[in-house]
Amino acid sequence: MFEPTIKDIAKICGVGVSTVSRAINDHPDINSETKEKIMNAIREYGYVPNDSARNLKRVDAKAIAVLVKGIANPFFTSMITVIEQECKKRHYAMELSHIEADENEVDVAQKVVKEKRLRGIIFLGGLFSHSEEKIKKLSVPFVFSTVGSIPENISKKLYSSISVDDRRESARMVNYLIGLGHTKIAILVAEAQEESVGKLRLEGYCDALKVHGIEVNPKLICQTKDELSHFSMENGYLTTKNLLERKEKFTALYAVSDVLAIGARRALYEAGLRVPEDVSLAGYDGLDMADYTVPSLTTMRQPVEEMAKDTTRLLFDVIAKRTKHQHITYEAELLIRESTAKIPE
Amino acid sequence: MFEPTIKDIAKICGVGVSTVSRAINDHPDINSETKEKIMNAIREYGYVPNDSARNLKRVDAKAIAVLVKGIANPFFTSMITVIEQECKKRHYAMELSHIEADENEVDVAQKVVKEKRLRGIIFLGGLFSHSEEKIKKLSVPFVFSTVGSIPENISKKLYSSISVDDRRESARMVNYLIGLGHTKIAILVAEAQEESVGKLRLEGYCDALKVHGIEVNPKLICQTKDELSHFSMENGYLTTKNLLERKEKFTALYAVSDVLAIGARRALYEAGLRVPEDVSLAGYDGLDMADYTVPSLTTMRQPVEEMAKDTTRLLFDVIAKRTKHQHITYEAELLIRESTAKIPE
DNA sequence: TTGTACGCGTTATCAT
DNA sequence: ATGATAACGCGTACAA
Repeated sequence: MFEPTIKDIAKICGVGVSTVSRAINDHPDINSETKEKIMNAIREYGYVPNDSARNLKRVDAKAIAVLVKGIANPFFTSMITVIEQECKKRHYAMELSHIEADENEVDVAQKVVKEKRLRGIIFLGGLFSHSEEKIKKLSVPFVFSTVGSIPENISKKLYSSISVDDRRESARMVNYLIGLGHTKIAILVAEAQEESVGKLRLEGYCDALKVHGIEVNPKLICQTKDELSHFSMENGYLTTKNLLERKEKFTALYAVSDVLAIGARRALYEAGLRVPEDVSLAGYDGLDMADYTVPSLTTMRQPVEEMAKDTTRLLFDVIAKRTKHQHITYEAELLIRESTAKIPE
Repeated sequence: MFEPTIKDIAKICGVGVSTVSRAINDHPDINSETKEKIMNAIREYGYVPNDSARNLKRVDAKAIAVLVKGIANPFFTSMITVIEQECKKRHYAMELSHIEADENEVDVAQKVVKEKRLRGIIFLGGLFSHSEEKIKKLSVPFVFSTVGSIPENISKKLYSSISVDDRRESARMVNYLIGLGHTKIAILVAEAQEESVGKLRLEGYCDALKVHGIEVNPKLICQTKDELSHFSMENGYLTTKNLLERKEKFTALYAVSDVLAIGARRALYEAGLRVPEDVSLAGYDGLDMADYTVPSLTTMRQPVEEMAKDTTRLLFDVIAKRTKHQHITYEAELLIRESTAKIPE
């Protein structure tokens, strides 16, 4: 299989390589006839420029990277879709990279920046526990989007961030449940030990209980299993089963993600418990899915579309040096649906 | 921000560039002390090799690409996860690329092959309607995994494929429904006009009805809306609502994907119809999700894990020239769960 | 065991 | 408007 290079095309057309290069890259100073001749040869011989060679020379690659930790989470899939559209509008390419649970996102970022000559990075999900030293090594602007808590020791001038105040919004959800009369509220929490959204949402849960003078019962705090993917229905199902087997009494169950809640709902059903008549069930995230379950799920909706758009906007603003790094926090929206109800007298 | 190159590291360590190169690439002929000294400097100065430059030189890039059409489909997300693990086992990198609905996957593939010097390609989803000419331009082996029907005009020696016989398995599902006594069976179908899995599953539906002497009622064939993502709950929901408004009578509803079925279930619920007492509901794909809904969903399970593993194995076999191209067809598994029941007398 | 020098395919600079 | 040529950062044959 013959793979022509720019030189071959130049030879075929009887022109210099620079002329071919000009044709490919839409440079203004080129005769339109020459250009057409070249483009025809390119089509005929199936020439495709080698991006590796390009990136070696070029400074501005009109591309950004999105680094996702946990692509199985449908919440991220929605974000990615929107980010992709936004990049396209700006005629930028988007490189999507999946980061393994045991990989360090900043190391991967460094590699990707070198490899492609891209202009910026979006980190989606994962934890934020990186040294300022490493962060500084990243030579392009970056945005942390919907990661866990951001430590105080890193200068906020180094990056942008997009997030929901997980602790506060989580407390709001629990407040709502308490307002319905619930006091025995179980919580399904993922990755509670790490600096994750899970931990923050658990803190919000405790906050709300304390404010109302309800003692936190550790037996009602159910941690998802580490062996399984943390944000999966299966994990929600099994963890809830476990809770039910322990016979600890509760009238409401709050899962820190919709995916977990859906698994939990199945476990409740199999135990013969009705939702919401016997147990109120609440989730978090506001996935599309949560609106189609039966009963539909009460949840905290994170404004995905808006967050994804702002994530992209922030990054491009910094790339274009229009603005300094910014930090935006969103309000979540409490969606009251069919899965929660007043506690029976 | 100082970005050291291999030359800088060589200078710092007082050695030649080739020695550094040997250290990075684990070459045998290098003094272990020298190597350690170099590795320390690399860590200290945060040196990351430029992959563009590497790929320019290297012939064997130990990497493959996965090109997905429709990453929002949870079925593909599962496949990707498994493929990723399989690649890791073989110490190969996996490049994940999302293909837009309007892009030609073979063009994208050509670009990606040039860009990275990768050894093979996996096409996930999408349609297969490419000219043999274009296909031949691809200089590396490739596997079509779970795409729609494959036209006869392309030599099977050019590629491998992994698929389920969508038409046959779809007929099996409808047979099962007929066996329960259903004759008025509505179908929810996506992309029926194209050479897609949707079309094949619709054909299977018609096959089964005809075998049993049941006339195909065009009014019970519901096409999802083109404006929305074809495989989404929303589309399943709205299309079913539309069906219900038309007052066409049916006792079973078969959706060509679980995602559509879940949307449909909600529409049925809102119309006051019970599943399975009033309407039997069936899906296709065998997503994890389908096992956690209430009622759990009867579906055709595609053996995701096995298919993903074989996809990878086939590709690597051809890359290693161990085998010729192969074509594997899997059986799906009919999972009978709570959403289907005998038609009431 | 180690270093020098060349070339991979492209773009940018400088002549022409 | 066009062509020759020097980089870009790396791997490797070959020399030492």
